Amino acid sequence: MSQSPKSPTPPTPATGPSPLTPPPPVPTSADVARLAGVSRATVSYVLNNAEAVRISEPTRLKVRRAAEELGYVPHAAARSLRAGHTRLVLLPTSHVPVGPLYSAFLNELQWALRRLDYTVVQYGSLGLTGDEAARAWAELRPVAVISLGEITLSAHNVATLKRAGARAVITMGPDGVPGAHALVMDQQEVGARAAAHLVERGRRRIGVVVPEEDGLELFSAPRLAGARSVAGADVETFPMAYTEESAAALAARWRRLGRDAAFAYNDEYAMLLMRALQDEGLAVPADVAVIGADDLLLGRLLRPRLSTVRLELPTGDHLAELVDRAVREPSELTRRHDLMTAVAVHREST
Amino acid sequence: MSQSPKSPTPPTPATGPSPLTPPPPVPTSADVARLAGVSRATVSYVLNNAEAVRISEPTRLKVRRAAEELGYVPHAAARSLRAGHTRLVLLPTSHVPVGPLYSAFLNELQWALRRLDYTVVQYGSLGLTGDEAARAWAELRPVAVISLGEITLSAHNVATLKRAGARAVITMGPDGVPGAHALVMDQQEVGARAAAHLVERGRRRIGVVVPEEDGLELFSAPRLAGARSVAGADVETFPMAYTEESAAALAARWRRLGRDAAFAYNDEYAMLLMRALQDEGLAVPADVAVIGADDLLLGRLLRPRLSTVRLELPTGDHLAELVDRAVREPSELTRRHDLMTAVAVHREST
DNA sequence: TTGAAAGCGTTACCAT
DNA sequence: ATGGTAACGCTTTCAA
Repeated sequence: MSQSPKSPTPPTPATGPSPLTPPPPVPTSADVARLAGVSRATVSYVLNNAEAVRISEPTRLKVRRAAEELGYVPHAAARSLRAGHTRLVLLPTSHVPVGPLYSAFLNELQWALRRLDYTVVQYGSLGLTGDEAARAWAELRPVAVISLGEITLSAHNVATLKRAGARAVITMGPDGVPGAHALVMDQQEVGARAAAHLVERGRRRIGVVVPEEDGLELFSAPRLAGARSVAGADVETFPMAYTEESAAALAARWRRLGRDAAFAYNDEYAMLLMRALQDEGLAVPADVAVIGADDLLLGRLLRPRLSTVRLELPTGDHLAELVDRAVREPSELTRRHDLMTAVAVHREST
Repeated sequence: MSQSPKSPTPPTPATGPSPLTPPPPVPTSADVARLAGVSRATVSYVLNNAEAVRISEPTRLKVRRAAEELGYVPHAAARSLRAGHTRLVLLPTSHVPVGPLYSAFLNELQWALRRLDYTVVQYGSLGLTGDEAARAWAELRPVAVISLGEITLSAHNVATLKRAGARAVITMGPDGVPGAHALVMDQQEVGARAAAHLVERGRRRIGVVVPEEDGLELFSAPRLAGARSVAGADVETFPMAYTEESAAALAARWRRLGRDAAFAYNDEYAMLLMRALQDEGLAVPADVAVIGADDLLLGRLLRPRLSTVRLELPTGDHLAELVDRAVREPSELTRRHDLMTAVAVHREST
């Protein structure tokens, strides 16, 4: 411990909190062992409640007390390095304002997975390409990846993840990715239900309102495609930003567009548009029917009450169980699973 | 390169895919080294673009090609174990439907941190106690924790995290936690602005609408306290759930409550209540003034347009920079930082 | 310019 | 019943 006179950061023992950030040592299981007067193995046994070996009660107590005193917390990285695998479930998110349904669903899912003893981690992946994202995720060696559609995964990306040890890669969306467990939460269904509802009520010339905002295409595109797929529906698309101005601009030219109905990406856009149309002097639903999607509570506050398409998401527990099964028996879940249904809710705006 | 488009065919013996889930080996840097005919050290140098050492271009190419072919992705845990520290920033979330502002803010923050070369991970912590959460987070050895208030951290919890190597623990909320870097995003300010706005406009008997839902107390309680703190405000609280029924029930007894103004937890609750009051035959703002918070776009769609309190959140870049500074120089940022301001926005409902 | 070896914190096997 | 030891994958001196 001799101190060099030239060293700019002298390892001086006597100085208190040095200005030059002396990184305080993190207690390890070896420290606990030393303090408790036992071996590291014993510490491990005690702290992990190992059944295979019998440790005397006094020893257990000593170890526990030492760990407590040191504030010892095991090092997850070291543990999983040794174990050769993790219990990490990666949940890529892009934080698109995707609504309370989705939030509630994510919550449920996290809880359910945690109950199954997985560590759930959300990885913000906004703006990453599939390749970048797959690499970044793979570095963490997750046992499962649940990609809810914010990122489009290629077959190659899925392969990367699997090679990195992921036992289950679950994608949502209409198209199953080769190698992944496709979990069909088909947004097309939403558009199809909306358009069908409108057609049933005698509206055929449907204007589909598509968000101008980035990051929503993955939801809006299939919804649009679904609307297009409905027989008898004459669909035209209109981009609109999530602002009053954009809505007003679209409403101002609505009469000239010759559309007798509007299907907006979701209820928020629908509300915005409906208000703008009304301010423009058009009667809803007489002049133009308006339907949204997601069944937001706030949509019922406008007059007329907003018709919508409600999504029946799978329960978090259901999906969690599916994930767990896929992890334990990867070959099992290669087929597609349909989990989402959509149903049009008629209120007053259609 | 006459390679089949199929799998790279690992040097497995003759056994095909066994039914008993043989975990396929994850390629390591040793595998890359072997394939490239170099040492593991060289692989590390090449793949990390080590400046200190000069590797010949042909060698670099060989290594890169081998890594590519094997689909090698470094093992983050092993790397940080060796390094003795991580670049992991933990962002506990509870997924309360906290609004688009917040989502946008989180997005910004993630981006900014990623630009600073941190790995940002959200850890769903809904329903965990402070102790459980702190332990779980500490296991991941994050270099920083940004707790946005969903979990109340005790001084002991902060100590746990710091002992586990966290160089910065940032909490938001009015009360700084000892040992943490307090980042004051004081929700009290919101309530104070709302109440002051109402008092200014001659309303003193303010009914504060508090959500019945769990998990929102951490936001609603300080907002209420802020309203109480305003001189001249006579505050009474009314719990309300986020349903039309609950709003209608509250509205039905509103006349008897003798309140000439309502301040709702946020714009969503305010919209719900305002509609219910109107349906009950009360005039807004003549009979009762209504103000919300968060300045949601949808609040402008009702008539009268909803007055609100707008939050000026710090930019993600700003907070990210603060975190980075705290990480690099932990002693620096022990003082409180005020980052949030609130301002009442008068529209038509007050 | 490249290779050999040590060591990060854990746990599982094998001795005692 | 407990302790020594090897190994997980990676980076980084040090030596050739």
